Amino acid sequence: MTIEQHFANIVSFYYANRRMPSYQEIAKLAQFRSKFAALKLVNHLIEAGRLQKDATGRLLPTRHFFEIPWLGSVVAGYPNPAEEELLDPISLEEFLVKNKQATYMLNVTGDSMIDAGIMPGDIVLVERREHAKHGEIVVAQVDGEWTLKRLYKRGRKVSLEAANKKYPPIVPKEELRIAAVVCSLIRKY
Amino acid sequence: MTIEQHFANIVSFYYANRRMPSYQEIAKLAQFRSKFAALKLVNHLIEAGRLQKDATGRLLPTRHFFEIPWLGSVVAGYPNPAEEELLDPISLEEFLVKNKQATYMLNVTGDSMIDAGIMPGDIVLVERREHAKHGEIVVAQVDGEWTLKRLYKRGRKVSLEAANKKYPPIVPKEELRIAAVVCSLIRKY
DNA sequence: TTGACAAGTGTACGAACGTACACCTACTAT
DNA sequence: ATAGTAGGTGTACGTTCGTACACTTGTCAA
Repeated sequence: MTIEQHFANIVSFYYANRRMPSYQEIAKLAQFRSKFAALKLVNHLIEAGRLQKDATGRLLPTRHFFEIPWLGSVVAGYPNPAEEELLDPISLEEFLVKNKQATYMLNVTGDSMIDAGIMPGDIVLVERREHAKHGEIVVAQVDGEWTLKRLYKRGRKVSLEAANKKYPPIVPKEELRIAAVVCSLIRKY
Repeated sequence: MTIEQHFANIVSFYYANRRMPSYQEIAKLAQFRSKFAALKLVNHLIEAGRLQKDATGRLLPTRHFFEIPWLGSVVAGYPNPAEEELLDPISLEEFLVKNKQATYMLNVTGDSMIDAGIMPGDIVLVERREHAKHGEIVVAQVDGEWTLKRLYKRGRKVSLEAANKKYPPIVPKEELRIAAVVCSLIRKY
């Protein structure tokens, strides 16, 4: 078995068991009869930056465990995954969620933001925040009603603009309460 | 300290250390002087379904560790996060990636799919696959060039259609090689 | 006031952990 | 042929793990 396969087995174990294997378990995965052989294997993987240990000697997963290969752009040509990746691979969770405590998912219904590429059925990740900048897409309550719109702020003038010609801009009469700011969009096919 | 805070501390530990704490460490987090108090706390959390143990007695993270609260839909009104969540919370990774081995990220450039809500700068998660169904969005090589288009299949007729009136459908003269199928879309603001 | 009960303390114990060392193969280069 | 070396085996050791039990403390209802 190659070292690649050993590493793949460790990653698989982590996904199946939601924890890192012990040296005993690594030995089993690699079909060694001795823990020490597993320890040497692990040390090689650590030197290669593919595994990590914490201060107490426990094994930790590295970014290689979570990341999805990032291949570059489509029109630039579809690169061969066997080649070196063009961009750093990345963990989805880390990539999309900055402030976990304040982040929520929200279904989008309605076509009011369709020209901004937000379609009915999409999911937005929003961060709870009461203040937003000009141009950000916000979840807001205007005169008692909740909507998803782009915030326009020009001096004292504040309005919420849909990205769809069918809907006119909303200028709040009484109150404009911003509940959250859209920080990313997800769509499943 | 409430049990909520204890649980939050354990989740924080998991995020900071990429592993579950030992009972000793839980005792420290909860400011107990005895491991046994931590064990009792953990048992309560296990009964509540917030923690798990595997066959070897090790603690495991549950779905509560990964999930992002899902609040429902925007136009239906913005629900109060303090209330019960409307939909099951979910882990992004689990939600978006089915087949981890074959999944890659790809940057989108160009506006050829803009009417399908795929804008330049977006990222698509694609699954490597050579066969696609009618209507799926595919990464394909037609006559030597890579593109992102919607696949049209009607009997023997096969073509690639852009979602933008500026671009005419592409009917492959020689070969149509499908490299991957788009399974989800991500956009960061 | 008293009794019941939940919650935290301190100590103990076997099992499993990470680590170390001597030994034993194969293979490689000289 | 032979010496060196990388990789696997078996055993050993101190530490930490999860678990258990008896004890103390604080709280609340009767």
